[in-house]
Amino acid sequence: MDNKDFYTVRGYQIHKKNEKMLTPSMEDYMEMIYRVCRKNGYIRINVLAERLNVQAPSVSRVVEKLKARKLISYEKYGVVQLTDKGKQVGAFLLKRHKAVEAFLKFLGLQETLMDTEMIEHNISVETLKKLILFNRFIQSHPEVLTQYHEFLNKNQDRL
Amino acid sequence: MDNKDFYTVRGYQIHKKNEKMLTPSMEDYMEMIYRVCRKNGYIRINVLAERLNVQAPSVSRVVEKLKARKLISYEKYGVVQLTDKGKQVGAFLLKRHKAVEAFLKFLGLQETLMDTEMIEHNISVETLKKLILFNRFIQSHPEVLTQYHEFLNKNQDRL
DNA sequence: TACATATATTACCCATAGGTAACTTATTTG
DNA sequence: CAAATAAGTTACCTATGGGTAATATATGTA
Repeated sequence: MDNKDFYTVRGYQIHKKNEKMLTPSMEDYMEMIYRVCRKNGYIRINVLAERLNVQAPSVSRVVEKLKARKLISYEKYGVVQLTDKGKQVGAFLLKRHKAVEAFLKFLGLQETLMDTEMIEHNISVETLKKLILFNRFIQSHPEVLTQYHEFLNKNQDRL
Repeated sequence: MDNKDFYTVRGYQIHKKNEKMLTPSMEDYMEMIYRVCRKNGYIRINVLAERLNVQAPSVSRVVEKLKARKLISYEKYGVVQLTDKGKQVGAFLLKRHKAVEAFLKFLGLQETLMDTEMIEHNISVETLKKLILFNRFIQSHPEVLTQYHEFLNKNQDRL
């Protein structure tokens, strides 16, 4: 085992800094902005705060950061709208969310949101690709789904 | 969609605070302490720093926290040893690590360490149980493994 | 149109998690 | 045994990410 490869969470995050423009927290805000803007075209600070269960000052600060990264357009006291770049990033985040969620549903989780939201920030692009492929595999091999669920039923309490 | 369920990463972490004694960072330190103590019975601050690629002051502080939680025994300038409770926690963390890693290997990832280390802190106990069961399912159904890898080979570049 | 209310921003705070520099203690070496 | 070296601790720093309180701005209402 190559000891040099181990880091703390923060160490790994720093390692990936070059490929990641956004922190997990910013991703959460971006994903929610995308979800709402797809429908309404814009979102306000108080609505974003409500949706993510944070206070308005927290949103205000993050919105400034996302603006600095050219993912949204925003003026003080105004509404938040996505730039083209922001739409791409948001679409990616939602796609990733759905891939993780689909997998957790396959696994047999009743409640998937919290785990999805926690896991999604922590998978590499490589892992995401494989997860998407795996989801497709399960869709095109429903007998595997059946076998796994039968296995689950037989082994639920053997842990 | 029930909007009240969305939080930021920090929000979810606060939600799980009652069931989680350790932060992701502390888990990293505990897992490494466990890995080394299984072999040597003890570890020193400088070795732990080296293994996790952090500086000694960072280790010194975390070690005090883990001692406060009765997971290790430690006196200043001395060696770190696991308590019985610490051994249980360490064993759990390593088991969890291996379950996540086995799954990522199944998925087809060449390099699994970074993703494993990032994902492991973010899955619930429920998800871990299902992952362990899934790993067992794959072990007892090698034909599923084969089918999936054939699927991978055919679809690798269709993403 | 003035006042009330809602929304948003700013200043300051705390917690976590890393760093460096300076210092203390333990160990090694000549 | 004294000096050198290594290991470890402490003080102070930065960054991120949330909060509250106070303040500013926008909107609604009578």
